[in-house]
Amino acid sequence: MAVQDEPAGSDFIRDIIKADLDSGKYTPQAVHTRFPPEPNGYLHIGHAKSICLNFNIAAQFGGLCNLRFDDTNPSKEEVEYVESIIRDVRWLGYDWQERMFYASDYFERLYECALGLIRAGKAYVCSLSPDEIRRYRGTFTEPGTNSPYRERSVAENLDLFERMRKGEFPNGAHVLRAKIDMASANLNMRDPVLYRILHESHHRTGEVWCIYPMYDFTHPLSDAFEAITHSICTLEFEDHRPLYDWALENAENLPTRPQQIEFARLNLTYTVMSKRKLLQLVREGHVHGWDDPRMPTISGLRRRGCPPAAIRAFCDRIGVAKKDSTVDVALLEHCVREKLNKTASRYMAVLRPLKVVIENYPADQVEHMQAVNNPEDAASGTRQVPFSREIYIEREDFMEDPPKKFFRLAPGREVRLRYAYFITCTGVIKNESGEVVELRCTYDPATRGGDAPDGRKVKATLHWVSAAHALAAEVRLYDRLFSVEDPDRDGAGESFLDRLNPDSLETLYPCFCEPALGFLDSGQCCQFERMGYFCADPDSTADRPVFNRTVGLRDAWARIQQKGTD
RNA sequence: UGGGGAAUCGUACAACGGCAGUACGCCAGACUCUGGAUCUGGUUAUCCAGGUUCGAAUCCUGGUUCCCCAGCCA
Repeated sequence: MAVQDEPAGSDFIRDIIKADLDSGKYTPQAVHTRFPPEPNGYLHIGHAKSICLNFNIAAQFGGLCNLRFDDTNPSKEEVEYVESIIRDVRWLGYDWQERMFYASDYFERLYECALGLIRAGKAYVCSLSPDEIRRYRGTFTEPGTNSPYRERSVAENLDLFERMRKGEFPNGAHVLRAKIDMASANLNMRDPVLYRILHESHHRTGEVWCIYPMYDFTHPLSDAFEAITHSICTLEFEDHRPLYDWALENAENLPTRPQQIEFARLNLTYTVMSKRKLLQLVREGHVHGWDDPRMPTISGLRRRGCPPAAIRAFCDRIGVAKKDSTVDVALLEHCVREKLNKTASRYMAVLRPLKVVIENYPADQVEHMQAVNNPEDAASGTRQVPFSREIYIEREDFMEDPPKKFFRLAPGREVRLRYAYFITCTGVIKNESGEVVELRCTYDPATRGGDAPDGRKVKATLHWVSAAHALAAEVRLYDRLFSVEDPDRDGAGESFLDRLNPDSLETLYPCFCEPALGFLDSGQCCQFERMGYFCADPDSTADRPVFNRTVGLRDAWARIQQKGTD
């Protein structure tokens, strides 16, 4: 495994594995898990929970974890998704060495197993229509009815199934079914379909097959083929476990007997997690693609600037249990800040510029101020930031008529420019509509570097950018995609789309950055001092860098303002 | 109203018959050249009703609520 963060905690799944080790059922190196995505969409943070669980468990016990594509439905699956999944799991920091498999690798073996079932009288070809199968299945409270084709002879079943494979029948003409119990209280056991006819090109096997095995048949056998010991999946498959076990018990010549264990999938506040809804957001253009930084997809989080280690830390902290739960997105944001605080270099960038002229500073003078790159990391060193007579500060850092708790610049008030000088506001220039368009200030030459020799204090420190040296950039301010905690909640005639946050993206241009910000690589994260964590977007060009806000800093002033509003 | 699951601070996860704890959030304070970070303190929980026990979140009985299942999806 490529990554090893904090020691993993304990949970009911690890408890089961420990018990299996203690009882001698397995040796530690035999512990074998797998992450089995269907390549029909992009991976999201919910998948990350499963990825971390499976890979970390294997690593913790000294075993292995496979990557396996569950690609048994060619009508929904595409190579684009396969490629994105490989990229995302790697990016998260995990390595499956040579153990990347596809369920489609097993089509021939699965077919042989099906033949074995037929020969043993445990499976039959059913020629009911899909609609008839549904009616014969019965309901929650009424048992099903045996298919009229249930007692076909082995010879006839073999003949029909072979001809299904050869392509002699159209879609839907026949299916292969397990012969279990049409009266079972578990609907999954009422002669479930094992194979269906699908005249469809598969992204890996092409036109070789026109019958495809169902999940319930494929999954347990694939697990067995790969000697998976603990097959971890989500709660909705709990009902399928008897069928999973049935397949393992009745298929011939299986090398091992994996165990299915179910856990609760991740839900996050202020977002949706279902593949269907994420696909809809992309297809209908509510976001700009699968990797839109507002999406909970791995690729979206990556573009947003969220470090993989933060996602891993998050998955570690949310725990694993069987209770349906919705984790507060604030925990994810905390993990992102925690990681970025330690690693992100600091820069100054003014998002909503307000010009300041320092009247007593020489017009042609430029000084280079030494700035600390990261106070949390002494090894990150320092850099020089140019300072001159005309600078930009943040518009929100000035108030003409400040309330009591506002510490920043105001007429007559002195504040510090970070790493530079103390300045005092001496004048306010407005346009004809009364808006403040420029400030006049004076500086105290004795405060160079940001400290007053006489020991006087200021209550605020502002970030700034020299106007003459400023780099104009586009900044994309991202916020939560939905305006309510639970966009999935069913409401009167409303869909989740009605709860999209109209302010989830605000684009700012021009923002003024210190020159060093022109040299960031695409994807690189940094902190804009006092504003938040940002990363360079791939849309950046040489003359117009683009930065995405990953997450803001904790903001005490915003909270004070909020309280004033309440 | 059949079957399968789950109920612990606001949220998530622990406690596995013996002081209900941790993290996030929130509140207050200290410190600070980022109203950041850091530090300190505080806040609030065992679904309900019985029972067993010296002792129950944990075991038993009965209820309640929530989630999943009637694809030739996974």
